Amino acid sequence: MGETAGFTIKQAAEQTALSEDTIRYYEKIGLLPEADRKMNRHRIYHGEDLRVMKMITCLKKTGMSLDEMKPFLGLTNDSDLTAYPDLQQKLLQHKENIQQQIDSLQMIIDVIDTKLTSGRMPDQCELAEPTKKMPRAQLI
Amino acid sequence: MGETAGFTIKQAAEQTALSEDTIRYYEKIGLLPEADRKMNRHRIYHGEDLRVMKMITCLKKTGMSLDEMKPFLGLTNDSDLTAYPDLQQKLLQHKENIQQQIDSLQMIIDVIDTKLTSGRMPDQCELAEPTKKMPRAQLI
DNA sequence: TGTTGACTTGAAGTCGACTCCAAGTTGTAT
DNA sequence: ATACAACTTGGAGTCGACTTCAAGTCAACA
Repeated sequence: MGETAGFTIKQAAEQTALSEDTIRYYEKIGLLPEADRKMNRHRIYHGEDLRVMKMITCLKKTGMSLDEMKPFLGLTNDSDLTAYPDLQQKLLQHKENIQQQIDSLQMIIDVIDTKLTSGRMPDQCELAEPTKKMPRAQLI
Repeated sequence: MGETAGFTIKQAAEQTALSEDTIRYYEKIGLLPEADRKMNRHRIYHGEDLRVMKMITCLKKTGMSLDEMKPFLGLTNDSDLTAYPDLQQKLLQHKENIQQQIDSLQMIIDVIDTKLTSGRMPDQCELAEPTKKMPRAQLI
């Protein structure tokens, strides 16, 4: 039972900013592979597992959905994306979605500013419906 | 039964870009007042009702939650906000939330760009967790 | 021996904002 | 008479990403 044997789910949770429940949930929905078990059926995690979890944590912060991030989880942090043109394309697309989101939010700011300064709220509020799934994040 | 008698829920839905179900739902949760009824118990709407619904449609597009928009629904489109300092303050706060959202999304763009151009995904992905409720909208 | 404490499981509950459904009523057209 | 459309109601279902719960297992410690 030395320190080299791996990490408990609690330790994994601490290191990855996920909760234990969330880790089990990710395993259940197939985002994480089935974890190795100790003799007592407790899950045990190794460095590679933590790397994937940290990648999830990071991609989640970029507003990517759990489904969308599945293809990326095989990559190491500094693996060369140009070797995977499809992933590169997906990431570029994700970036463009976010850029569109920024543009749209800027339009909203303009509408609000118009109301705040000129007192006028446009009759036809020329903004589109919110899309079903857009990233949400916040400054640290 | 002339054209001056008001609007059916279907007509209201058409004019406000809400669905009939949504209008009934808004009434149920108290976002809209209880509608007048015709003799046959059908809801009937007047100009003022449509104005409120359009205001909802507009505020929704700015990412405001149904709860948050309740205080604003008494205002006409061009009523002077400076007469209502609390509402002005709320709207300013809403705007600042959106601005923070933009800043945060810009950070995400930067992280993704770093990966796309230098191939490096930061170990510590220095972005905060998504907040529970942030606006989502899209360009028209 | 008994009681923690860490872990296990499957299932149910949460959030907001709808959306859909089935059954019923009313008014009009054929 | 009868079909049909438009509306009514209460209630259930949906979405994603968890969170919470109850009940069980297992090893270590007093």
